[in-house]
Amino acid sequence: MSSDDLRSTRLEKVDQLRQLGLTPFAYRWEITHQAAALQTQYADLPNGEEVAVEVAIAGRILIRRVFGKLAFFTLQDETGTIQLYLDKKKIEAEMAEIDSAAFDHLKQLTDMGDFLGVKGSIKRTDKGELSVSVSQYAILTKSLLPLPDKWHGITDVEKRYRQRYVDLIVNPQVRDTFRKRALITAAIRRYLDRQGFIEIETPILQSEAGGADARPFITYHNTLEMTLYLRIATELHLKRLIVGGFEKVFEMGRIFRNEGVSTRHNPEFTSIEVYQAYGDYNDMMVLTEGIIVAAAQDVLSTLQVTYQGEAIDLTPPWRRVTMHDLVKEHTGLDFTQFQTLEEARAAAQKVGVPNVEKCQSIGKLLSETFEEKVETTLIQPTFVTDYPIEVSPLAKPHRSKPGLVERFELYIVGRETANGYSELTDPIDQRQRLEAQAARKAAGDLEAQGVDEDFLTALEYGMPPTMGMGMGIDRLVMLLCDCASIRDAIAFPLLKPEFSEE
RNA sequence: GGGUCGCUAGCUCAGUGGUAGAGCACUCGGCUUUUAACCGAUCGGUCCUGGGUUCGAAUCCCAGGCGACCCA
Repeated sequence: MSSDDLRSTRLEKVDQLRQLGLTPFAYRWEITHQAAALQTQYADLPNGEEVAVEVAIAGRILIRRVFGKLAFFTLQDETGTIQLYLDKKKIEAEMAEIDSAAFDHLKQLTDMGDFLGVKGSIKRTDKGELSVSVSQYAILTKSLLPLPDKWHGITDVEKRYRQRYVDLIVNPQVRDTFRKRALITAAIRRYLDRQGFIEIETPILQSEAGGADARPFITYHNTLEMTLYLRIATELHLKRLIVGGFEKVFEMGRIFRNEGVSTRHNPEFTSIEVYQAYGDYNDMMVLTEGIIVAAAQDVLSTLQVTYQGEAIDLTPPWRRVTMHDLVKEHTGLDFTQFQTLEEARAAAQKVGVPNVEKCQSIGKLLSETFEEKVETTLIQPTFVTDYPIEVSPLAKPHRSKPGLVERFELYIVGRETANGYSELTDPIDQRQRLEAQAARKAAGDLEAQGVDEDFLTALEYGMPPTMGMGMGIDRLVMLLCDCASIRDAIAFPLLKPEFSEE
């Protein structure tokens, strides 16, 4: 039968329900229990035994097994599933005043996908399935569209992402991922709250995007007649709050970057940025460990994680190693020895780094070599430290290593998961670095941003020594929920419309 | 941006040039202990879109759309 036919069959049932004086779209159902709790509570009930309690539950019909005068439905609520034991005799006796043909109507007018409210006792069937032995039921919502195949479910990833609601109905592990995601963000907020941090929301609409190297989304305010950008980072505003006297602030929220999509990139994603006065990047590495450990413990109750078959040990402290040492370890190249850019280029090219001529500084070459040769090998959590100043315009110069900044990036399973530094607090140095970025922008670099004058003004009022860190929440969720693609960690990932206009 | 693969019934899939198929779902009939219930019968198609080759295209060719994976 075609999809339209299936739908009209169900619409006819809606009419029939109305003619019977029943509502196909009910208002409420008093619930006393949920499926998972009942399964736990009566785990030891022997086969064939019934308990004379009255429970009321509600949920969606996932599977119907209907016999002549007996039926078994599998009902799913938020917590799980439980079987309904539907006995014609019992139901017709209990519902005589409401609907004398209640059992026949159950058979004829309910479908997979409908929401049902039931009252009844608890019984484990002879075959061992815990069930609600139903005395009364009501159709709470008539579903008009058929659910996917009860055995295969929905597997087409495109359909799963486009119709996530169907995916959630039939694939329990998907619901589990988003439940865990909520636990992760709650655990992080709780951890920071206990440390005395406060969360402050900063603007998403900005007249000047900043705080990262990325192309922003552009939008427009009609009555102000101005172009606005969606934020690409929360950094510059959170630092203004440190200037203003807050000592521990963070924001977890959506960031927008106008870039391609991949298994690791969605144009909108969730980041957390954390800033604390009077600490440096060494302190921030400890805090970063604490945040991730808190999330892992809360959601998994262990620090031993398996990601795509790979065993990851999140037990701190994590390895800390400089970018120079890592590059030396993996390529034999000691970038501290290079005197000229040409020398460094030749050496990098020799070990197989592509596009060396595009790198305009030794520092850039170092980070390019790192990305090319080292990054994907960092499976266990590793803090890579002491980055070249050229690629870190907002970080404080290293207190003892010229040309470097006090910065770390955290790598897990070969992916950048967090990025932190001793924040640059010298407004004069900061202006020079932002102006260098602005020059790149003027030269046509679409990912470079202009100078945020107000941010510099704030710095001139004085920002205390500060440590800062940003982390991709989606990537953390991927790690802790074993998602192969970022789209499995985002409920509604960005997709093109199925049919393009033309 | 490049490469590879995919798109056929509501869902899961088969069909590689000759009448578009199966299972599940749906509809009808039977059935009081099922677990993808079972048995019988029916119903169900923009084969992603457009063009081309051919007597004939789901199938071959070209272009496009959407998606997945890999690479940049």
